[in-house]
Amino acid sequence: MIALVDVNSFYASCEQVFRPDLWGRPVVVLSNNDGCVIAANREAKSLGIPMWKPAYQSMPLLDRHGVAVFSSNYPLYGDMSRRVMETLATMTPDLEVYSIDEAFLRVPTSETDLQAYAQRLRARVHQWTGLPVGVGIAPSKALAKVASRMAKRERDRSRNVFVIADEETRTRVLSDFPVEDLWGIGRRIATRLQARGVNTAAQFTALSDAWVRQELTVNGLRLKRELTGHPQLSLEVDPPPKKMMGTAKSFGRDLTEECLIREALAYYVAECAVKLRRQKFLAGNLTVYLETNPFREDAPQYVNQTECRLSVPTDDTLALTRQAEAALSRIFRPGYAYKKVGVWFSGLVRPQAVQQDLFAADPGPRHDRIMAVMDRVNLRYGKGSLQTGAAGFRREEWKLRQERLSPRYTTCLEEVLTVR
DNA sequence: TCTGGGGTCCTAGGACCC
DNA sequence: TCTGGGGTCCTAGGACCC
Repeated sequence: MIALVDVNSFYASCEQVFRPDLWGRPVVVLSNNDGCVIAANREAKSLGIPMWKPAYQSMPLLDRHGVAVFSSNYPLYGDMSRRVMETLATMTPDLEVYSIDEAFLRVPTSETDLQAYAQRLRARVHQWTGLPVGVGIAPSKALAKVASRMAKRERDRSRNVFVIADEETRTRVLSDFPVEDLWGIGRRIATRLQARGVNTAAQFTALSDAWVRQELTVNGLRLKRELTGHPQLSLEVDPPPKKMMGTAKSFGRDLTEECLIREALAYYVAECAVKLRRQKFLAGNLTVYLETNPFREDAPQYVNQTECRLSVPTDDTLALTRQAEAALSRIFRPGYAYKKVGVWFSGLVRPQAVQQDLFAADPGPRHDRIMAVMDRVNLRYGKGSLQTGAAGFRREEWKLRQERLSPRYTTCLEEVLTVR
């Protein structure tokens, strides 16, 4: 049996852990740039605050009900996530970390009382991290996802557990489960299914294999089999190596000046190159992406991206910045108000596997030691303490808005909670 | 004024191989 | 007039996930 454990309203719950004054009160968390409401705890949801809607539209409602509003604090959420996963690892032989707030795990065969096991999971995570989790248990991953949805419906907060272990439960649950809530069924496919009169998971599993394969590709077929209790997806205990990584962020305001966009890009390249070095990859390709604000109907729109192949894979911020700047000048067009720039590294390889370029006359100097020093300084004195000149000194002009940021309680010594 | 960021997988179609 | 069969690799675009 597979269990899916997920943290209830993860971001909002992280904010509450260190703020007892907010326990039982409505809390929401905003997306980057304080743009949209992206997480709300149960108290906030019951006020009818919409997710993924611009925050400014909900502000009157938030103010009226005294909702606590936070900017996203990813260092905090990332660290809390790690604690949850480490706790779960103590209770299962096989753990797949599926997302920042979810994990699939194999229920040990010695566990005969699944309800009791799930309750022990919840209790341990809560005791060790302060976070509330829900647990869904079923024979396949897709059914565990369904079960975890059912767990959320439990009125009694102290339960939040649902087990699909027998055929009767499986068919009963699926007959009442909205097809658009299935794992792998997004908005587009849901619309197509509903147009054919398929509204529940049970109706979906009754479709013919041929039709599902034709219309929804192999993914649809896999989902169908998973839902009928035939596991198709194994637990990914050792995650396959990453294929790409990137950094792309909206600016605090729309930018028309190429020089500022160039600085932001250099800053993102440096951030992403840190990720590259930390995870011990070299990048073989680099893509730069540029776009205007798609929500501005009064302004002309422009979106473009360009990829370049590096002659030799690298993790050198200086080399990557140079390539990224060249790529940007290929796609930058004056006269637009830009909202976002981003960089993606792909063709990731391990340093041992690098093939040298036979024809490159001069691969350029190696900056391994400079990079190591930069990383050490920034770790010790904070991100951005030491940066390249390309990243500029006008960050105020384009940096994210984060007006309601909570302290980094668990990852920054200056911001650790003080108890008297 | 204000609308997220970081990923993966699949398919179709073109270029190219023998 | 008539124009194969079996493949690989790459890219762009679409769909999905949290």
